[in-house]
Amino acid sequence: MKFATWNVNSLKVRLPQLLDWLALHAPDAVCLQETKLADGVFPLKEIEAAGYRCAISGQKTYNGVAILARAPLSEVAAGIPGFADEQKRVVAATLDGNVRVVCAYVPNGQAVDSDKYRYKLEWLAAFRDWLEQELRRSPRLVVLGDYNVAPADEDVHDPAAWQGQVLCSAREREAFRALIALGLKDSFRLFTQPEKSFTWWDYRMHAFRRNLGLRIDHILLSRELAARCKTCTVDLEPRRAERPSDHAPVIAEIES
DNA sequence: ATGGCCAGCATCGCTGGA
Repeated sequence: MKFATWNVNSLKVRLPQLLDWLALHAPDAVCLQETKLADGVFPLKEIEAAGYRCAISGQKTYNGVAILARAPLSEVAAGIPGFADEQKRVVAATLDGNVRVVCAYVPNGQAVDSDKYRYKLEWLAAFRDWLEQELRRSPRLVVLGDYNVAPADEDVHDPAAWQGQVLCSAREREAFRALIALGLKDSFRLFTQPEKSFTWWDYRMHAFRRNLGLRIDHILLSRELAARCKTCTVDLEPRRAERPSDHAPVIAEIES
């Protein structure tokens, strides 16, 4: 089974690239973030025509998440239970009655000590508590998304420049480690990887060409799935396209 | 020289992203 996550930064703009990418890679499931579309205008027909069912939780202009899967999706749920949030950042579904899939778009946080940063930390705490329950219910759990956290200095092109900044601050990394402490594995780090592997590059400064990036998009696996994970890679090709998203997809393959 | 980009809004300048 092939699972992927991709922050598309507007599904309206990126739909043609997504359809090409689905045809090329044929993932069993892909989680999208920043669709920026209300559910009523989600391109359901086009995606279904490509062979995918959808679980969506969207809003106009901001945020918005979706799970696309070849197999039937059941027990679809949006948001973090008990955490009141206008922002559409989470959708979960059970794939083929077998694997629980959580798609998340973690808040950016804007700047350390801002209101948005405090919201990010509260959000991550609620997310952790909910995932603890999900794990108890579903030992086969995969949590994919844009975490907006670079877990370690090796995930940052210039750790000195980013030291203490949003996406790299100690409290954000601590919140990420709290997810790992639930028994989730960062699938990318199960394997030897090229140095300077990133998933996001600023649109400015020719950052992609110079590989000035961060690794902030992750696929976390429960122990049971991690034991069967065969590969995890970043697909750089879509970032090279005309009018790319600023994020690249991450793909994990798990023995079924 | 501390900027440079991009998407959406209901636009011609702002917010938000990361």
